[in-house]
Parts: sequence; C-alpha cells; structure tokens
Amino acid sequence: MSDTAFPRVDKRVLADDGDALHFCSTCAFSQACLSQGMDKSALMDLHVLVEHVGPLHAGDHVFREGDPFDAIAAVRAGTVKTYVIDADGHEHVLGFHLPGEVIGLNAIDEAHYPCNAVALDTVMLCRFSFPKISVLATRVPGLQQHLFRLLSRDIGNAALLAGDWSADQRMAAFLVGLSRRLAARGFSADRFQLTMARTDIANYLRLAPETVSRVLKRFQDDGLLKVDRRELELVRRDQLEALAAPILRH
Amino acid sequence: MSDTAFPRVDKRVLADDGDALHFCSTCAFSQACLSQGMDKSALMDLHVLVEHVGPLHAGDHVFREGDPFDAIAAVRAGTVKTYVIDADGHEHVLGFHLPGEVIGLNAIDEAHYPCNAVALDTVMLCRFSFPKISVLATRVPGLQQHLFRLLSRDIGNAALLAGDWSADQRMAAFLVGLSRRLAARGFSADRFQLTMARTDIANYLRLAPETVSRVLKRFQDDGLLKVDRRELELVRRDQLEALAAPILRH
DNA sequence: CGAACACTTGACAGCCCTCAACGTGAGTGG
DNA sequence: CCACTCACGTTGAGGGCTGTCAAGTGTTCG
Repeated sequence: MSDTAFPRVDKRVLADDGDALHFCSTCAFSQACLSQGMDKSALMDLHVLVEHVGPLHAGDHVFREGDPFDAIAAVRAGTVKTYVIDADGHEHVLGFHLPGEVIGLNAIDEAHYPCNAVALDTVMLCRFSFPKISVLATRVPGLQQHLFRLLSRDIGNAALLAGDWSADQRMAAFLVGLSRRLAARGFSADRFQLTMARTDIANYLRLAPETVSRVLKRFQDDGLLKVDRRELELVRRDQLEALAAPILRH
Repeated sequence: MSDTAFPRVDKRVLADDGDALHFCSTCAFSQACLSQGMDKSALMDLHVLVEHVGPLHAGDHVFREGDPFDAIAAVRAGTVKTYVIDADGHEHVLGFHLPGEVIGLNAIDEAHYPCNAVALDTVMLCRFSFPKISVLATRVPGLQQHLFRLLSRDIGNAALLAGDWSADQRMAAFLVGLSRRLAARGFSADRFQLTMARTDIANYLRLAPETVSRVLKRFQDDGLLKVDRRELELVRRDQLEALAAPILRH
C-alpha cells in the first residue's frame, strides 16, 4: 500500500479555520465562490465537502502514480512537486504547485493518478472528493465553470515548456513564471526562496543539473539576479521577461 | 475580421445525417451518450445543440488566435492542425486532431482561443456552443463527466512530448500515436496517409524539417517502415513501439 | 514550360549532455 | 566543539546530437 496522504484513512483533518462565509481565503476555489455568484447555501455545501489535510512534511507523498483517483486538492501552503519516473528510471517533473493551485486534475480521465505528487516543504491541502464536487457542480453552475477553467488552464500550462527553447529562455521563463505566481498570492515578486533542488529544476526544464547551475551563475554574473543557495532575488526583471517572452507569450 | 468558420455567420449547416438516437456515430460525444446513461430526452437536447460545420478545405481556418471563444468542436472527418506563431515568427504546432477528437478546450480559461486551428484536408466538424453545452451538462451528469474527462486527457497529451527525447524517439512516438488513434477510429493501423507536411511534423516534434527527413529515411533503411511521399506503412511496429515506449508510457 | 513549393541530401558548427572532480553546508556522533 | 559523512551544488573538459546553411531533386500547378 502506498504511504500517501490521500488513500490513507488516518488523514489529519483540521476543521478549526474559517467560518461558512470566509473559509479558505487562500483557496483555489475562493474566487469561484465569491465572484461567480455562489449563494450561501452552495457555499455551505462546499464547506462541508472540503477536507483539510496536513501538515505534510518534505518528502511526504500526496498521492502516487497508479493510486485510484478519487479527489483533487488545492494547495493551501507550501509547494507540491508532481513527477513521473520513466522507463529508464529518470525523473520527469511535471510541475510545481504553489498555494492556490490545484493538483490531481490530470487523473480524471484514467481514474488513476498518472503521476506522483510529493511535498517539497511543509504543505497544507484542501481535499475535494471528485464525485462529490462533480455532483455539487451540477447544482452550482459557477463551480462547474470554475472546474472547466482550471482544467483548461492546465492544458495551456502543460504546453508552455514543450517548445525547443534554449536553456537561458527556459530558466528565465521558469523564474518569471514563479515570480508572477508568487506575486499573485501576495508574496514578494522579486525576492523568494526556491523550494526545490537544482535537480528538480533541471528535471522540470529538461536540462542537466549542471546546466541549471551554469545558467544561474551566468545570470548572476550578468547582473540579472542574485542567487545564494536557494535564496533568489530578481534584479533585472525586464531582461528576464524579455528572455522568457517567447515562451510565456504575454 | 478573421476569415474563420466559427465566428462567421454563413457557416454551412448540414442537418441531413442521423436520427435522434443514432446521429454522429463518429462523434466524440457518442460514447458519452451511449455509455454514460444519457436518456432519450438528453440525447435530443444534445442533437438540437450541435451544429454541423463544413466541409472546410485545406488551409481554411476553424478559428484564429484571439478570436472570442464561444464553442468547442468535434472533428468528424479530416485533420485539424492547431498552432501558434511565436514572437520570432516561428510556428509551433500544438497538435493534430483526427476524427472523434475535440478542439477548443484550451480556450475555456481565457475566453479567447489561444491558438489557431486550420484544416489540413477536407474537414467536417460538429460545433457545440460552450455556454449551451455547459448548461446541458448541469442537467446531464454523464455529459459533464465526459467534458471533464476530455479536458483531463488533453492535459496529459500536452505533457507527452515535453520531455527531452531524441529525434528517433519523438518520431516513433508520433507515428505510433497516430497509428493508435487512427485504429481506434476504425482506420488501418499499419497503412495510412500523413495529412500534414514534413514541416508540420517538424514544428510539432520540435525538430528541424531536415531531421524529420533524415529520421524517416533511416527508419526506412532499417526496415522499420516504408514511406513514399505522404504514404506510410509501419513494417516493424514492435520496434517503433519500443522506441516510443518511454514517451507513450503504455 | 516555368515557377513555386515540398522534400531530400550533405557539410559544418554550436549547444548542451556526459563524465569527472571538487567545494560547501547541514546533520550526526564522539 | 570538532571530525566525519553525505547530499547538494559547482566547475571544467570533451563529445555527440541536431540545428543551420546550402544546394539539389522532384512534384504540382498555373
């Protein structure tokens, strides 16, 4: 049996935060609740539906490839890495998921998780039973629409790094993308911690770890950024944006 | 104004094929209708909803990047290529869409099509207004579930070619994938026509057109396949599958 | 028949991977 | 407090895959 947080029975449930109208302000569904006209009764239904899971610690798995799919989850705190191991034993990182982002959407089709998900630091999750949220979505059009949009967005995101970009472009796009997503959640856009190892970045960008090191060093030598271990400061955001522009497309 | 089939008013509507219970046997939604327990009344609703568009001819656009999104479409016949033009003017092919497959799903999030879609040969489409099919999906859980699965599947597909695979692996995965999809629609798995140019394949696999030529030639010299212009025969499917295995993953 | 286009073939170079060695910081036990 | 260990990260040298450039061939269409 996989030692994951989802299939296990003894998941830790925290029910102490938020009331019916203001719970999960950092949640991926809060915007849907507030803006798409979800009424008080629907909000209560979603509140009852959610299970708060965590804290998970670095190295803990949320789910593993092949686990039966029964729930999606919104990251509330920390970073989750999704990845697969290919036939040659090499790791491919599919994505890093920050607070407010949803994992598990790519499992709907096959009814099994097609990848692994692991916590990179201390992670808190909101778990949504997919059968239950689907039923709720039929009664709450705003929620259905939000799910459609989340799924649609992931299609675009998955295609972003598929191009044959240079190592510099990939690294710039990664850093700028990270910065934008952090900023959207209220974190600093110019100074932040890399929660993942160089090897993880390399496996995400499809580069060798050595190349990641070299590019970061060159970016620093060129004054584009300052990097100290996993501490990062974007100095010349404009130049990084310019490098990343063909990938991020806006 | 874009000269596309969707936004235009004068789309050709064909209502001559199929009755209420058997229409669109090649349609991407037929499985949903039949297997997910869609009742007769729901089927009628879907029948009323669909608009048959076409025939489009090679070079005709279904939609263009930036067009306002209002509908998804199932390919009924022919091949549709989706692509974007990057800041440097280079074309990136996002995918080739065969009969039974759905285009436009990646447009839901931004409410505008994020890419272009063009017919590679004579194409017939089933157009579904997205607002309307969404409403119908709230009444027909099987349809909602089918839409979720279609979206989820595209996330996985978009990630397939993202790895740093060799030219041989990419080409093998492309051919095997094409063969499987054609076979699933009742076409021959071992002999088929490439409906796209070498350049299109190259822009899809992120290779140079010259590399596509060279790999195809080498595959032919090694007895893996026979290729004559756009006519293709897979001779050693097992070896191609082996090459593609790490990418296709099953 | 000529032009445009798609495709093929060849020579060469560059980017990045591989392999190897070294440096560094955190945690551990003495 | 210090030596040790180990994972992580950096730096250097060399080579292979594939892109680029160029020229040539074949086909379609006006």
